[in-house]
Amino acid sequence: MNKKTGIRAEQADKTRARILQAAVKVFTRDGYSGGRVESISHEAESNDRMLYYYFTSKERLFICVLEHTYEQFNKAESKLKLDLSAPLQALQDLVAFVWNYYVKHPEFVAILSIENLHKGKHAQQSSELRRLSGEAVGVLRPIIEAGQAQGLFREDVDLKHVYLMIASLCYFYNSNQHTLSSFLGEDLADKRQQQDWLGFISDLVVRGVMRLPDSGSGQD
Amino acid sequence: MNKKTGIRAEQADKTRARILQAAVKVFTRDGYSGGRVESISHEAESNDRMLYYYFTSKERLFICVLEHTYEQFNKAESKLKLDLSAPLQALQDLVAFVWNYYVKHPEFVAILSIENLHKGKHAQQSSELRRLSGEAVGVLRPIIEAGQAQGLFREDVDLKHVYLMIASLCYFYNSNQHTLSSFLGEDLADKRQQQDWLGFISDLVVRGVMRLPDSGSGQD
Amino acid sequence: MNKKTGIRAEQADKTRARILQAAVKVFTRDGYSGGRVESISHEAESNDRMLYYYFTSKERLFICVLEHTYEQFNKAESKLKLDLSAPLQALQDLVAFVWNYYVKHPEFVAILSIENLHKGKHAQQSSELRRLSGEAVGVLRPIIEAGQAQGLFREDVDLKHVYLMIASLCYFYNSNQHTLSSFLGEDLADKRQQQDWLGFISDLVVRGVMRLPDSGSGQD
Amino acid sequence: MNKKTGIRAEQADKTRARILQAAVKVFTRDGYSGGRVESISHEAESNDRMLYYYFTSKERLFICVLEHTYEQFNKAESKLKLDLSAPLQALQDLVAFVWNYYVKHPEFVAILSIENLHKGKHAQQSSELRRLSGEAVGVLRPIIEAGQAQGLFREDVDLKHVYLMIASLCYFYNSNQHTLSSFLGEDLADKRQQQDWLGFISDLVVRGVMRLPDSGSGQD
DNA sequence: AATGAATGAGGGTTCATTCAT
DNA sequence: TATGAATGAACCCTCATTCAT
Repeated sequence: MNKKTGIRAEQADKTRARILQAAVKVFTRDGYSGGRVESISHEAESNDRMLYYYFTSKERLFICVLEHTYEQFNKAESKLKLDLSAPLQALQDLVAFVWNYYVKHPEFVAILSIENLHKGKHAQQSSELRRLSGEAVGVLRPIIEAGQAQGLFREDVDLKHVYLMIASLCYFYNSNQHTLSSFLGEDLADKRQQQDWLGFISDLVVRGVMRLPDSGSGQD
Repeated sequence: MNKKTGIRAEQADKTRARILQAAVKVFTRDGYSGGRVESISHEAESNDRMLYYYFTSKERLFICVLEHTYEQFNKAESKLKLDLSAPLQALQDLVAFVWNYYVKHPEFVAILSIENLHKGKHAQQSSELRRLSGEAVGVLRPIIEAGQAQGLFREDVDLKHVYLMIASLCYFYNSNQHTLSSFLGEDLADKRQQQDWLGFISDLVVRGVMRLPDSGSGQD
Repeated sequence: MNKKTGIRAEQADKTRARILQAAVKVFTRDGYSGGRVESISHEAESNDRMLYYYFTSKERLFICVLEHTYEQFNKAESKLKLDLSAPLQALQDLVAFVWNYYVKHPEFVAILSIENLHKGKHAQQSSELRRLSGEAVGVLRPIIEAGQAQGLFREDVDLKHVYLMIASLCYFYNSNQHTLSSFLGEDLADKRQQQDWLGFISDLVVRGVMRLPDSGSGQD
Repeated sequence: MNKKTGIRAEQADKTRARILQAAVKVFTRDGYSGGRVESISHEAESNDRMLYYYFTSKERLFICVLEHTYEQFNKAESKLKLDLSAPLQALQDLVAFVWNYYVKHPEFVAILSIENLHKGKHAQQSSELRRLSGEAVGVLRPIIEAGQAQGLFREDVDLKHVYLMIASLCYFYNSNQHTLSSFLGEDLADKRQQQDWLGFISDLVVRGVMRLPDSGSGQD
């Protein structure tokens, strides 16, 4: 599919990819300011000059990292097969997916945190990213609508709130793991702890969207 | 009788405080690596040398910032007057407090995020911080216990989970405001949006801890 | 066939050499602590960064200076043509060579003095230097052995002592010239004074190694 | 003898002395540029300000160190009891004294080396030092004259050369001990090595000054 | 006599980036 | 495509020194 298919172009693509991969790793580990150009090129087994050749500047490289990271998430999410005929289960499957993705991809969490500490200044420069984030609630909407259609879910729930709820509960545990472990005196990286938390939030999300059998007065 | 009560020593305390304040501001704005020593001393209307005079190094200064930030939160929390005879209300008051604190103190959110990006390496160096974080769930425990005593709250709920739930829901919205606003296409900094979210999570937290009147079993 | 033979690489070698030369000059003039990196790079008509590019650190640069300085001495010494059939003359030629080298190369004397004030800590880090110093007495040994073979020199003389004797007498005059001139009330930098001293020590070294015709015992 | 004899003045003298002592130690260890004002005041269990109170500046303090160091040597030398009726023995006693003083007072050797690396610029500022160094050959002169009077010593020997010879042979071994040990592959700090060297130079000095029973032709 | 607080200049070093081949 | 050489600005930090009590 590449417009250049020569062996040299292939090599070039590999070099570019290696640098991008290295940048993800280094920015995740050291932050944006802390992430050294040299660390990246060294990690990529390339040299500084190549980084500029392919990415123009450190800032542009970070934007590519941001896009790349989000794209990977999108790709994974798009593979999700959700059974809309069972909205409750579908919702819990989505929660489990998001949770597991965050756990397995600390770089996703870190890069987003870094970008937010920078007040989203890089994201603003990327129309590609706006396209990628497209409709963040895209996967969620049909589930909620199906649940509402079946009378299981609240009618007054805001899609955006459901999205934020899920993201909050999955993200924070991972993003703030270190201070939380210290403050709570428990190791949140522990598999058991993670499993317990997933159980708790999976249940919580359901509680958050389902119609409460409010005491007697059927307000149907 | 302390000899360190002269007008000179007072001035010194002020200088120290000014530097600390400036450090909070600069680290919040620029991150740890990005936060320049000169920016801090300039912001404090002092000079680089004094920063080292009072705080030894940039790293130690950051640790002090961490301690200071957490201490301020503790102080505010300790002023909370909660009515334990109405556990449900008390819980919602706590949620509102935490939410409002995070909204009004973006530096608290930012400093914690920075520290987590550094894998908590500074927090580990501070026994003072371990003391301050002490029992993070300290305020929460009596509420939950009161709620359980009154038969309102689930018996199987984990205190730590309740703490994490509240923190997640209040923190993430603020910490990731910028990318979220971009991805959701809505300005999360908007007062109305914030109010709506507080309403949602306040309700959600209650749903999370209350006994579900599902299985018909006589709940009084 | 070496790819490092381009015009570019040549230029690089020159830059490196210029920095090294400048470092010799500056360290000689200002000592190790007193020798400023900026003075060196300025003297070399280069910039600070290149110094680190080629030498990693000030300390490593000093080690290179040490090696370079000693190497130059070795090179000069190896050009000496000594007639071993006339050991006495050869010894005096060696003394004259050492003396003249010290006089003409104050940087050699200074760098060694600096290194000794640092208790030889840089020399210890250089295996290259250990190799260069190799057998310091290498030139001296055949002379002594020839002298002894001819029955001119003492049998009981220690090679190391002869080496130290020559070095002491040549070095100290130059290394401590300034305080000595002040204390003795004479200008030791004066050509005539230098010539007189060379005469004295040249004779002294001979006296030091030759067999004393004291005890009447047939010295035939 | 002090013009102030109050208890406070005594205390002050002690503080001053402690700082001077500390300065000798620190300059010896770290050189002039490398010797930190703070290291000195800390070593003296005093504070920076006191150093300036008593010595005006780092440079002036070094000058005092120089004077003090030389004064101590003078004091020790003046205690020497030499028997001028046995000039040869007296000369060897003097050699032994100088050697032992250098061995036992590395600070004397170091301070002089430092000062020479600075081209004697501090010594030049001290008329006190000029007075102290007075006639450096003062102790030596009567010995040589006595030896000449007894017909034991050469008539053509230059007093200054004898002085330089002794100083060279005693100083260099100590001042350049570290590089020499490395280059010669022997530990010059070893007691036995030191003793051997003293034996060698003691003999050498005698050879240097005594009349040679030149081959037959009595030139008496 | 003694000392904490303050300072400006400059210390060695590293940064992201560009040049030239 | 790839890479060594070069740069200037800025980094964190320390220096000798002075101020004010």
